[in-house]
Amino acid sequence: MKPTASRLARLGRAFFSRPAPVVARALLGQVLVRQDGGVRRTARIVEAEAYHGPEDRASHARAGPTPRAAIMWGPPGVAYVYLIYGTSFCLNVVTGEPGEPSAVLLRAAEPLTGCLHSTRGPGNLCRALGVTRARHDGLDLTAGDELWLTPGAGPRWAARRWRFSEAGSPFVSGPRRR
DNA sequence: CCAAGGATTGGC
DNA sequence: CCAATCCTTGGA
Repeated sequence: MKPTASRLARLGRAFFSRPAPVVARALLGQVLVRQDGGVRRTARIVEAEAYHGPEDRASHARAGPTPRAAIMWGPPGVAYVYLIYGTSFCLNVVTGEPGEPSAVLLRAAEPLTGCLHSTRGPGNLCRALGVTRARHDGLDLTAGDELWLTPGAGPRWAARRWRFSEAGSPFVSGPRRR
């Protein structure tokens, strides 16, 4: 086998089977890879937010395993993609043990290669990498050749509640700074 | 069936 | 500040 990038290590089941806040922080600096036909689009995660358990009032899991959110109760490492406000997709990775509803929302990234758009904000990140609900919801990110995560350089991080971000990154979402 | 509202974004 | 735009949910 040729040592192409697609053969490099990718984050596996064990990485995602931890509590969502732990995974959210650990995802900072990791590289999201979207193989789009012959084109590879990559971005380094600088902001991620945990949605942890049925008691998390901000989580889609708060209403129980509805048709849309039931995937959060499933195995870790699976993508949960949904449309918000009719305009933007949000990409999450399911975390924790099966039966525990939790996931991490990828909120912002540093564009590396092939990005089509700004990667600042969850909807923009999906647009930049060509991530859609129709194509990616339910995909196992620990297998397959379309969407996965590879190890990257860990950053200094900052936290606000269950939202983690790279300290000082200009790609983090929220009110624009300079 | 229908009404309400959302893990956002960008324009005014 | 606020509308876009459509899917999901919950109640009649």
